[in-house]
Amino acid sequence: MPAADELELVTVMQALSDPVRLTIVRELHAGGEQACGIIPLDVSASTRSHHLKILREAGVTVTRVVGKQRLVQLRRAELEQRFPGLLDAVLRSA
Amino acid sequence: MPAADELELVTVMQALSDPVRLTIVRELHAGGEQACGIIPLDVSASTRSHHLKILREAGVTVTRVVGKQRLVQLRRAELEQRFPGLLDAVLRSA
DNA sequence: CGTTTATTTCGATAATGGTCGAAATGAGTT
DNA sequence: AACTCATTTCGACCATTATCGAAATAAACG
Repeated sequence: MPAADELELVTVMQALSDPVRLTIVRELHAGGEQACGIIPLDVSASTRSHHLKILREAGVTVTRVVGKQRLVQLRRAELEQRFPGLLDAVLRSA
Repeated sequence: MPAADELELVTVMQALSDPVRLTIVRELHAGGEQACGIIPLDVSASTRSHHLKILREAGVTVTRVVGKQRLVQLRRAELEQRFPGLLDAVLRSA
């Protein structure tokens, strides 16, 4: 997971440029931290995992392990610090 | 060229998710309307044209023909109307 | 300890996308 | 009309990416 000051605009933009991942981001925005699996997506488990990895490695989300499941969350503060207004603009338009 | 209310978030995000295209957008922001060819880019003419097409078809830019050359411009107002704050956030971070 | 549950990793496949050079277009110029 | 200049289109190529199913991992639970 990249540090807050290591987030790259191109990488973040790429991460936010896919319909499945935009759904994930919207869902995390609406529902806060939640398990990977409960986000409603029309893709297989492995594809879901793939998209979550892209978001995580771009620095858009953080994952923590809690028992059997992994809770995913938006990195709101870091994103806002590094790219002010970007996430809000995307969420507002999504 | 898509109408202002037909702009799609995913398409616009994809258009803004490439280093060459981000350079173009930054350059158009800094220098206003200008000919395709004078934007400094380390790619061939055909690749340049390709990227400008992606931006145009996503609705990020408009092109008009003036004599031998084509002047490109950001669609600031339409983007702001449809995706408030998005372009500014990208430009601020770029 | 074997089983279930949640998620990831692997390997393969198919689609998309960036890049180029060569040829085409199209407006100005001579 | 021939020529130049700015840009686009075409065709090809290679890299990246989205997708899946199957196998691996890892924690909880019986």
